[in-house]
Amino acid sequence: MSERRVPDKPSLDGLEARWRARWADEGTYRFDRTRERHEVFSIDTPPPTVSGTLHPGHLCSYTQTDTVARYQRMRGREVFYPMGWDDNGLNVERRVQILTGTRCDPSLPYDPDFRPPGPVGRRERPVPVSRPNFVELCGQVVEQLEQGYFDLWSDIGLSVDWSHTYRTIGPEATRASQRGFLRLFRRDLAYRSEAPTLWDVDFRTAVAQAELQDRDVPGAYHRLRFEGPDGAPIRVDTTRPELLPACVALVAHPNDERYRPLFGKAARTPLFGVEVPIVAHPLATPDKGTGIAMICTFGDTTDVTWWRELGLALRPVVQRDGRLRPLTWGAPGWESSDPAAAQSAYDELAGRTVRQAQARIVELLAEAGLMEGPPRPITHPVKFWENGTHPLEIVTSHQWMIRYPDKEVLLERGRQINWWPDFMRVRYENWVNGLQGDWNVTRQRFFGVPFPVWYPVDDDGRVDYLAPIVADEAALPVDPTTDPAPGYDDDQRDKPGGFTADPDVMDTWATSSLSPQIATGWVDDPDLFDRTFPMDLRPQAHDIIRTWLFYTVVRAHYEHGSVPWANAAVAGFIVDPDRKKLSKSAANAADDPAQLIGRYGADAVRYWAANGRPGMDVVFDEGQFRIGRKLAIKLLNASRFALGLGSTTAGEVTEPLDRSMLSALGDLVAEATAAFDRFDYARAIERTESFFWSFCDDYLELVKNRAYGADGDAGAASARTALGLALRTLLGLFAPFLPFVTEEVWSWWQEGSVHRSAWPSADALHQAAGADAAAPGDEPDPAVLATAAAVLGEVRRAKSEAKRSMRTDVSSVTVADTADRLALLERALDDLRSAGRIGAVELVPADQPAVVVALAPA
RNA sequence: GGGCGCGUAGCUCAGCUGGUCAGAGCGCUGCCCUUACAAGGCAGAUGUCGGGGGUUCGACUCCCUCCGCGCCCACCA
Repeated sequence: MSERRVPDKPSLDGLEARWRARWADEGTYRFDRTRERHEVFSIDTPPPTVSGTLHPGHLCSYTQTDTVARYQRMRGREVFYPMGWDDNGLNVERRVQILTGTRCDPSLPYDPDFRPPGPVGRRERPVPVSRPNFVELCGQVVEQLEQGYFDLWSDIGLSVDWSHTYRTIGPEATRASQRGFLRLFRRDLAYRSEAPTLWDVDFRTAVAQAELQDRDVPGAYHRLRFEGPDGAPIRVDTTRPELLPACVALVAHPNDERYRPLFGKAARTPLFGVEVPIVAHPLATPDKGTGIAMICTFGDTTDVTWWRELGLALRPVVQRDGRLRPLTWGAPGWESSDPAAAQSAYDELAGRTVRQAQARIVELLAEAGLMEGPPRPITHPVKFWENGTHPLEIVTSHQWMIRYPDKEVLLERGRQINWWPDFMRVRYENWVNGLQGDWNVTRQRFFGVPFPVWYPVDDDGRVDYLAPIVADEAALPVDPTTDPAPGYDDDQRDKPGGFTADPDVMDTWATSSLSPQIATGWVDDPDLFDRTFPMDLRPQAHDIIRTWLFYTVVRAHYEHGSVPWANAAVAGFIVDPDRKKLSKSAANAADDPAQLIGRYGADAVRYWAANGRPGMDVVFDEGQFRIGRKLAIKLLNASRFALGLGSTTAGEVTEPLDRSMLSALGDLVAEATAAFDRFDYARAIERTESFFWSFCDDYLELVKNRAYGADGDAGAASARTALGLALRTLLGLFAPFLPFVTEEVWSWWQEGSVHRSAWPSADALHQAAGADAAAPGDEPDPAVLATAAAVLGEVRRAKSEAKRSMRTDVSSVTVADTADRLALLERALDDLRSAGRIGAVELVPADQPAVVVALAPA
């Protein structure tokens, strides 16, 4: 309570390091796991993808969540605020390839002495290494990357409990993922499927519907001439002539008069002489191309639909590396009217990539006179994997699938969650309504959670992929490539009569969809789980509603028959001033988060983040950092001043001006509290900031002389108590946003941490303002301060317009206003006169308000 | 093509369930060494609230429609 602890020259410098260390030492944010579920507020923190580059977008969304965490903590909830690292999956694998200059080749044996060559450029060839070596490298790289995040999160002041961290590739996550998988498998909710699958030929892996992305790319229509049933040509436009050998039918709309006579008959493909049926299907669009399309296995997802619904033949030609496979024409399924000609044409294509094959087949068709006119260039949307560089192909393969619940069930779960802002729910519902097929959770990769599954090998060495052997739940985690299948010895691996491991890993979402279960100890810490699950809050960005959010809802529904959390707070993107999403590639040195914090201070950066409205995009604006820094400095100076006046929180507030200020402050607390309860941190800081500046400009000016004792002890005591209560309240209101500077000021005169102090109470402030005991007509009224401030503003304006110093004496002020407002002003008249250096104030009842200021002669 | 969001001072944005809502900050201009703060403080100017209809005594705020921007989704012939 001693003023001696208030520094003469308060500064923001070094606050981050000092308080970061103190909070760690004192365990300020440690989760007390003895608390019951209803006392806990648990947060399903987004585990950042450690492969990504740090950029200011990270600071923004995590800070927004942190303000909510800090608010809940001050409200008395025990906040469970863990942090995960998403180090599982293809992004990390790719990053590791680049950083270490290696490539996984599972056929190689483990080399304990392997040293990676280091970063490689685009054109250099990475060194092939064994799967265990590669996974080891992934672990090392991930650890370095995580350190960077830890430092950044600490610098920006996230109130995370660092004793609760997890990795999506770690043993807990692996156990949870494998257990979740086994339980779904036993309920027949996870199943093995052989089906057409979206396939990335670069990464040679399947991808799920949710990770598709349309991109506009150049292409061309090629008009091919098929031979119709009567010998007349049928012209078919296609952008993928290289798939002609995979053609299994021609299709037109059932109502298309041009083609109606042909339905049920057959056509013959050019070049390959394959007889294909002419079929009708409503998905065919009469005004696209010539109105009749060739169906190939498979050129796009529509082909898959047609193929399935029309029961067509299967003639796949694209293999998993994106090249056309070798074929023997004339063999069953590949009958041709001229097998030799088909073979010689096809031999020109086999082994080539689809791109190369397209160029060649166009030449062949042109030479044979089977193409009409030159290719007509167009730009069209093509499906890509969102991380991929080549268009997706569709191949038939074995995959693990998870069934979705009924759409109605999923929609109902969506309604059980509070969405902030509410319209984000629509995105979820749109996605649910557009779901197609089940969830493919299989990735043909190396660095990920393996399926706890093996397959029997029969005596002839054939693998029975439809009779999986699953692990015992008690044995998890398992790696089927190193652990033998239950009931087998490891020397039976890959032998006739033995077993073989499932070679694939789970989709990264199959793990992160269990983030609530992983973070709360579902498998490893049932006691913690009971105290924290279902969680209270999932904060995340809107672009992954269809993935992370949606999948998490699915998993919690299956595992626990509940929603995973009560609230979903969906954030926008960080965009640069041109409205483009702030991307890693566009980042420059000025955007380096650590440098930004160094330059402006963590509180300033947090100020910028907290001003981003929930769900709205946030513009990256260094101007906002400056304002935030200014606010933090103002808080230091105003606090020092208020404490220098003798602020205290014990005493009675009697003066009308002081009661008015406390009453307004009580209203502010009520408003900020309500805003935070709607997860609207932005409104809370906006209102608080606005109050604070007028508190400094007006109230402090009006009250300072009285606080010094100019008006006697009683007036001074009232002022000092009001100042103390206000300062403590404002520190509390700002604490979630500016944790460093508020903690610094708190430490000058209060015990403990502001971040463990009680959130300000509106009722207590109104009570201190004397709302309860007030005589009629003497109720505390915010308008007293407002009116006095308005007149003080007029006085300042008069001085400013006269180009005089603010210290200039004022001979007299005449205030004309309504009787009501004059009565308000009268209650603060002494303070007003003192602050404005006013000799006499005359109050004149009038209909038209006016203030006349007579300055003393210069 | 469908859905959602957004269009308010030069810039970034507040304006909740219609009646001091035409605002804040930045920027701009002017003034002031004022003993909390000169990398400050005080004050000032600026807008047909995207366009057009409609409901109403009254609309930035509700309805319709159009325009522009962004994001998500959609069957790539």
